[in-house]
Amino acid sequence: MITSRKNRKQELEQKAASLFRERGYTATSMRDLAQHLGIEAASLYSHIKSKEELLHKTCFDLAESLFQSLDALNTLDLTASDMLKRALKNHLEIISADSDRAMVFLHEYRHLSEPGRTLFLKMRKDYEQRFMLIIRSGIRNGEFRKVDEKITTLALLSAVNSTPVWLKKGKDMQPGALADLLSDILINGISSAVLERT
Amino acid sequence: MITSRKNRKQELEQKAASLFRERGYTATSMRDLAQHLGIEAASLYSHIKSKEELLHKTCFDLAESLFQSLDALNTLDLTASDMLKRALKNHLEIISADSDRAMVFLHEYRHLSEPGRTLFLKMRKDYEQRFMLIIRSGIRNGEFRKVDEKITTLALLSAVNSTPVWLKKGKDMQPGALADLLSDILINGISSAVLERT
DNA sequence: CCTACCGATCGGTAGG
DNA sequence: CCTACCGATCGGTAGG
Repeated sequence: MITSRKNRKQELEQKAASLFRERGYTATSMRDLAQHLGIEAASLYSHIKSKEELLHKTCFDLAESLFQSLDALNTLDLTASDMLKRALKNHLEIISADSDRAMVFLHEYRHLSEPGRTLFLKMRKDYEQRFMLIIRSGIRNGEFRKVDEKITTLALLSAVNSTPVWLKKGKDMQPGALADLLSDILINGISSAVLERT
Repeated sequence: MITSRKNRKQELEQKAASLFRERGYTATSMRDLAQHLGIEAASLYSHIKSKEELLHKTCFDLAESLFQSLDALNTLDLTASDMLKRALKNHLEIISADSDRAMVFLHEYRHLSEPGRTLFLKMRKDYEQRFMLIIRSGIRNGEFRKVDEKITTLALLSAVNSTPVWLKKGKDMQPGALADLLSDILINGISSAVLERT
């Protein structure tokens, strides 16, 4: 049956992401993966071509999701501040929805062989650039102070991308609420002082 | 000669950190490492007991440096804001001074075998806790708003710890200046608006 | 620091 | 999805 084949392959990809996240891509053997699925290692190859195919698919599927959610915001006419909040919320929702895949995307991509690895890094840079442009527009229209665009962007994304590490599954807060909280800290800071600003 | 032996071992540790950072611990073979040093793989074992010893030493040496720099601040009587800035600056200086080791400390520790891994995680948690207490004291004495202590701490440390990834060696800015910049963004935010705060 | 070598494990294939 | 198997490579040791 077509559906059962699809489900089996999805199950395989999900379990692979889980193991790649937990032990790292290199330290996960195809025998580990097969054992977790209750089959022999050789049987994996009736579903996939290679171990790297699993890594490749995870990395590029997630990249596509992130770009699509960002594209969807382009039609909206928002302030830089609101745009940043929305982009952040989308980003956080995507990486929270499947944190195993997100962690593989974030940390295991470097085991991609060429030319995949270079392409991946190019896409990631483009994505960061899109965030940077939001911050830049906010600085230009006066919403934001003249902070360093690059450093602010990368610091922000790093903080957001680390949430799967310290956010317990199910517990803690919803991605939307967490995005609001992180946006608030970034935009307003943690100081209670009322400052004179330009 | 004692000194040349010491130098050789340090060279070995340095090169190992560099390779572990670049390819990951698991994907780095002892033959890779030996080749970069111009010797045979078997010869490595006259300097070290095992591959993991290299990982272990890197992780725990760096942890000790971080704790020591934090302890040195305890004798000072500072506001929470200044304490946070100082702690951040020390942290950033340590991880910037040897970014290869820092990246191994940050991302490869999970390949430590037990009980090392558990001990390491306990130390890291203690360290994060120390930062959290600084933020908490700032909230209690009114310097900071009532932000979520845990999330603020982890977001901050994640941002800081990601700097070796995007900070080009030699180029860009000094760790001290970068620490000031990140502290400023965290404490004051990026908004240009003058807000009423409590 | 070297040569010679070990058992274990790796990703993957052949053929059913 | 299985049995049977392959060449390559792994961390590490013996003995010098």
